[in-house]
Amino acid sequence: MDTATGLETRELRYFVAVAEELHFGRAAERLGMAQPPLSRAISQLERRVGATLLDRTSRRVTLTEAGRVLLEEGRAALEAVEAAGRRAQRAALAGTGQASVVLTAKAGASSELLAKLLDAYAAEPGAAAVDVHLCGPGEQERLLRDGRADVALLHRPFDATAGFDTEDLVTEHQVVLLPAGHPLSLRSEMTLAEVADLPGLPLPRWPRRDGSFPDGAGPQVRDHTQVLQLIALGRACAVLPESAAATLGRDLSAVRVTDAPEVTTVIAWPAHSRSRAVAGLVQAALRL
Amino acid sequence: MDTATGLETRELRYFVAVAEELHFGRAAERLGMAQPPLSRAISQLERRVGATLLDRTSRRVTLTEAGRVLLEEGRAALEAVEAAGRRAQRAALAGTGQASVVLTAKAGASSELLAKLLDAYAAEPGAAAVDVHLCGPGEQERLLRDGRADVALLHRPFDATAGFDTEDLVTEHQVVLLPAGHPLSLRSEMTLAEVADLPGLPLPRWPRRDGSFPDGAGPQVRDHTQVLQLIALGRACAVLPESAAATLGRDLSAVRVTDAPEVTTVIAWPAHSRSRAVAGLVQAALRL
DNA sequence: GGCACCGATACCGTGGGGGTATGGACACCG
DNA sequence: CGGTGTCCATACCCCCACGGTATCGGTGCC
Repeated sequence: MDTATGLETRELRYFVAVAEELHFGRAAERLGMAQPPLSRAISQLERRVGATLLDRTSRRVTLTEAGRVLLEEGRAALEAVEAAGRRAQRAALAGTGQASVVLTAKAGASSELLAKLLDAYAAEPGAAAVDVHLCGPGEQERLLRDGRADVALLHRPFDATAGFDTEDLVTEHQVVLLPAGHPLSLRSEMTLAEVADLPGLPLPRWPRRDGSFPDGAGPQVRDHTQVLQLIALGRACAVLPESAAATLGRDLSAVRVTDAPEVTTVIAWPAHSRSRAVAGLVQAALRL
Repeated sequence: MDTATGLETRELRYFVAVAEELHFGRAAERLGMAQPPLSRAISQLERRVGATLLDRTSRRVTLTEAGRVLLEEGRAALEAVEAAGRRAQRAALAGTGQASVVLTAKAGASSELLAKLLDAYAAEPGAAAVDVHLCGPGEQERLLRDGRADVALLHRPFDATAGFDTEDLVTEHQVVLLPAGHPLSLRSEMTLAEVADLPGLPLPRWPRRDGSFPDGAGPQVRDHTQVLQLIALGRACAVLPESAAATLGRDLSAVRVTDAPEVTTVIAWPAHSRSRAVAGLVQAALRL
């Protein structure tokens, strides 16, 4: 049972494609190859692992339990390999005066904290250049895992922090943002139930991990600024951390939501990271 | 810069070998191949990553910054790939009535808690078979990372928990174990400084990660039982968590050490684990 | 029963990974 | 300072295995 399997990433990539498509033909197309070699590669992989990964009839392909496990773990492993390559690539560029750390944050969130962090770190002796990568919700996790980023500002409980090392930075309440002049904007507090029932002001729909949107009435949004604009236009409302409302203009007002979960901004990095620059950023963040 | 590198695990294995040996000839031997193809494979890897990983003269091979990063990250990636294979393998065996979860613990530590945990989990409906893998200190981390284990009982602050999900189980003080009848065994407390100065009773030396032992006067030990026996023989003393002393026989006695750090026993598992059996074990542990 | 779909098998060509032989740089030694 | 030993790179070759095309065989559907 202590058999070292010695899988190749190519095999894993093939398997993940088939396991996701559940169809050899489509998977082969996606991989840019013909179907027969793919079939063979999968059977070879099965021999190597010593287990059937896919139950296949000529009509339907399904995952076995072992297959489900390998899909899950294989994806993680492939991301780790990608991460290794990319981080080495970037480490080389760092010597040439290019940016050496990539920090990722949700566009529009914690912007004040981010600005202070960058200032504080830049003031340190020996500070590396920091490349800021703003992105949509949920993307940071992937960037951190596959090596395109080194540090991230995440927001619990929205973002998954499993597998990362984290330090808590600030915890804040959430508020509902309303168009200025909305009758309820004079209230001092509201509940989530009241927010959900606001006539004519649906909550916007954020994309899921895979990019698709949940069903519902609200407008589809991908970005923080889109939300603010929609609220200003009187087409939506949104529940957000206080800090997101700190800089709101004259056309928005905020009301504290009492029963919304508190949001903690955390700084996160890959658990095994030994980078001096990342450590410096974390230190700077904790001193804020 | 968004170049998908697409490394193969073979290349990574080669690179890790060379980076560890810092010598192409020895690395080739270790890999069971000739030196020239290894040289070529490394240059190809360098082209793929787009960076020099090793500075080589005919006398000395050294790692570049990019090389150091790739060594670190590559090791983690290789372990992730191994883990994927092994866990899939075991998932297949699980269907055939063999053990489906592997739990690892330090030999001799938390044995009472471990027994209670196994009992509690086994009593649950639908409990899977649990394979217990006892091992030396520091080994569990590796077992969990490379897929030979699914859950571990770890002890903070001794074991590294970075990258795992954990739940705290119990926190305890540490005691010093002395041969029964030792003059100081009547004391109610001691300090670490006093323990270090006990004449004729040196602290044992535990192996480091790489298997080597630190310099010093104490006997070399690999195991909990070895320590207990040496103490009973009057050749050593040891600072251990209270629970390790709970079952001590007539030939040992324990004295509380006031300034030793508290030890927390935690249950840990890979962050991305979705296994039902692991979740059940964690639940059972939390209910103890 | 005919047909369309889809995965497995058979067979073939080529690229690349691995082998041996050798070159060339560098340190050490007499 | 030439000789020698060490060690990585290059040259050249071979063969396996990966990928391609053609085809078979099973399965569900009209």
